[in-house]
Order: sequence, then C-alpha cells, then structure tokens
Amino acid sequence: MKSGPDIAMVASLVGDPARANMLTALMNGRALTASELAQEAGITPQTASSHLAKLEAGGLIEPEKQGRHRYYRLTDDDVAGVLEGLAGLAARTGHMRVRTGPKDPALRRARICYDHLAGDLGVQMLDSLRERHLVRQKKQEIELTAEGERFLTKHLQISPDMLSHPRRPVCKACLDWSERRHHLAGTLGAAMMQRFTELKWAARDATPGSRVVNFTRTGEKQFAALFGNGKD
Amino acid sequence: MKSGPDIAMVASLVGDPARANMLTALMNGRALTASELAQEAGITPQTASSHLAKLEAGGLIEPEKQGRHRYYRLTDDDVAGVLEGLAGLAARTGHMRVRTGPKDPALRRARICYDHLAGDLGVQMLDSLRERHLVRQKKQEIELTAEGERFLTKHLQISPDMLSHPRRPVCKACLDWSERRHHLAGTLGAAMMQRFTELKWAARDATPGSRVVNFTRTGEKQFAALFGNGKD
DNA sequence: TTGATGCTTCGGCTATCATCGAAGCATGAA
DNA sequence: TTCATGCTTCGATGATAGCCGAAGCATCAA
Repeated sequence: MKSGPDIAMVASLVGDPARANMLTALMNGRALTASELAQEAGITPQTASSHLAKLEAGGLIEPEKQGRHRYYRLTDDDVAGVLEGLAGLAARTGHMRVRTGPKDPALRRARICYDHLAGDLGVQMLDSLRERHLVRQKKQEIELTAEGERFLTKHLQISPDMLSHPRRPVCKACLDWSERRHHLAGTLGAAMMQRFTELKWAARDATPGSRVVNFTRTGEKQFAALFGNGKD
Repeated sequence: MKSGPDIAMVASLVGDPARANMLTALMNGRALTASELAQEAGITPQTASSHLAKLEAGGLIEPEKQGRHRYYRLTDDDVAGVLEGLAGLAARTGHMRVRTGPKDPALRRARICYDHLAGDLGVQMLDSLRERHLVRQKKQEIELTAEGERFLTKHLQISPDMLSHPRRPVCKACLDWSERRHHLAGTLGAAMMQRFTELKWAARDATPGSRVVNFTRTGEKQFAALFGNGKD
C-alpha cells in the first residue's frame, strides 16, 4: 500500500502560492515576523498564521519568540536547498519569478530596534564583542565578562552599575531583521546606542517614523576602531 | 508583485499524492507506461492521464511513444534530485514511506517484448553490439554496420537480406520495461530472438500469457560468449 | 474489415482547503 | 489597572482540483 503522505505531504506545503511566497522570502536566511510574512504573501494575518502553523508542523520553518513578535526562519540549509532545486526546475520550464528587490540599504546598514542598534553594524558589533571575549553567548543568553566590563568603562564610559534594571536583562540576543544573525539588546544594548548618540557618532534619521540610524564620518571611524572586522 | 506560480507551481505538482506516487515509482530511472503508473498510484487511467499531462507540462516527466504504449520517465537527474531532497525532508519529520518491492526477477532478466528479447539480457545485448561497433545508435535510430552484418552472418547465420521489410525498420531502439535503457527491436531484434529459439538457447515460458523467456544452461553460455559483459 | 487494447477528452460530482471577519489571548506600554 | 499591538482560534464561504463514468481516438492483431 502506497502508505501515507511522504513527499506529497511536504511538497504540498510548498505547493500553495502563499506559503511558497513566504518560504522564498525566507530563502536569504533572514528570519521574518508573522506579519511581515503575511504582507510578503499578500494575505491577512489570520491566514498567514494558519499557513505558518502548517509549515512549522511540516518541519520547514522554526519559530523564535521575541517579545510580542514571532520570528520564523527556515529550519536549516537542507530546506533552502530543496527550495532552490524547485526554483531551478521552475525556472527552466519558463516559470520565472520576479525577485522582490532589495530593501532600503540604509535600513539594512544601521537602524533602531526598540532602543538599541540593529542592522549590519549591530550584528558586527555583537560579533566583535563575542570574538574578543567581552561577552559570552549561549543561544539567546548573553553574559558580560569582567574583561567586557573593563572595556565598556574605558572606551564608552559605561559603568556596569548603570545597567541593572528590575525587569530587563543587561544583555540579550535580539534577532536581526535584515541579517539572519543576532545583535545586542538589553539595557547594555540600549546604553551603548544612547552613548553613540551622545558622542555624536550617530543619530536617528530626521524623517518621522524612520528607523534608520545615520552614522557621522568620524562616528563610523570610531565605531570601526572599536568593533571593526577589517572589512571596511 | 509576487508574480506567478514559480516554485509553488512545480511543488504543487509533486504535492498531489497520486502524482507523488507516480514520480516515486519513476525514481529508479525506469520508464513506465501510463497504465502502470495509474496502477502504481491507485487511480483510474483517465485520472492518471490528466495527472501525466500536468506533469509533462510542468517539465517533470517526458513521454516516449512506443506502439500503443506511452512510456514516461523523469526528465533528468535534476528532477530526481529534487524528489530525493523532498523525500529527505519528509523522512526526518517522521513521514516515512513503504517502498514497493521488486517485481518478478525472472521477468526482469529476460522476456518477450512483442517479438524480440527484452529485460536485463536484452539491454545487455544491445550494449554489447554498440560497444563493439556492430551497430551505431543515435537516440532511437539504430543502424547496422558492415562489421555487424559480418558478425550476424558468421555467428547467427542471419543474412541482411532476410531482414528487409516494407514497413518495419531493421533496427530500432525499444525502451525496456524493467531497465531504464534501450534494447534492440525491429526485424533484426525479431530475427535474433527467433534464432535463439531455433538454436534451443531459449524458449518462452510454458505458462499461458507469461512473457518470461527461459534460457537453457548451454544457451546462456553461448549468449554470454557472444554478448557477455564479463559480469556473469 | 472487425475487435481488442491503451490512452485521452468531456462532463459532472464531491471534498478539500485557502481565505477572511470576528473574537480571544498574550505581551508590552502608560 | 487600561490600552495598543501582534498573533492565534473559530466559523463560514467559496473556489480549486481530484476523481470517475462514458465516449472518442489511435494502434495493433486477425
């Protein structure tokens, strides 16, 4: 007996246009919120919720809860590989797809996420802190090391005492919207962003509602000196 | 704008259980007839016809007409690769599938296809003829070489004059049912099969309706001496 | 020719499933 | 607390598509 669903089961998940749009939106590795995926697929949040539950049950995507948002990402590279394969088959039979263009590059580079720095530079900063053992990260848990405390005091005039808060962690990994990686949240993330502003290294964009963060020329140099990865 | 179907289009093709069963049946590379695929999927020929048309339009399978049969095979290895990927994703989420067991081994080994030899030995014979340049093959077109004519006369007492027929080609590639490869049809294929019978190398199985061809012990040796590939 | 087999097309039935409105939770802010 | 936001569940609707019976071609055999 042919038995159960097997490949038809997982293929039918990808077979729905709305779900396929969501999955392709996740193809670049970024994790997106449920609402963003709904908009990406052109459907209402209710419908998207139903689709996301199915995709998750099918093992194609994994959720990560973040405040009142719910981020979804592809389970792993195997899923992305199969999607690429399907795209390849579709492309050669003439079923091309118009790729949704890249978003605002400034938004990708640096922006405000709640009250801390996100985007390319935000991810780069946490990477740098981790590599130099100024913080220790286990999944979403981030801990400031003694070496890290000294670093903050010396270079940014941030004392560890300032960071304690009754209901908010000092450090926290926050999933980045434009990158697939984490950046630094928590009271430390907020304090650092505030310090960057005070030092006139960066400022939020003047446009109302914009989340873009503009770095000054000297600010960018200072930032790169502290957290640079040598690429810039 | 999200534009058209893209991966959802091709994924939905695989997403239907009946079509998925057909495709998995084709995964081993063999080409199957429409009716066989219908049986494999557990549906009526009409329904299967509709599915096969869609799969063909989607570029997943390719037809090869053969008499009143219509053989289908996967378009290429890319398709098989994507199917394997999907199977992998399905397997790890617990959606295993019971593989359909192998068919009658005797039928696979040697059988009558219309009036010529098919099965493992039939494919092996054409392979041998091709390797030794006794025939030249381009796709389904097969041509007997001068060297081939001498070979036939010497070893099987088949003269080229016997083979001409007003409406039937001397040589023709015929798609094998148990192998994915071609075997030799045409008046030459028929003449060779007839000669094997006359020489008492082989005989059709006594069971009525059976297409199995039984080789005698000496017949198998003689056959292997002429067309062997060294494996037996 | 007549009959048989393999496959396709047509028409209608049915069931599945995507979709959205409305309401219900959960989290965070004031 | 009260309000707002993000997401989910429930219920009903509507359209897509798989399915089969019947009939129509095409191929092969006698």
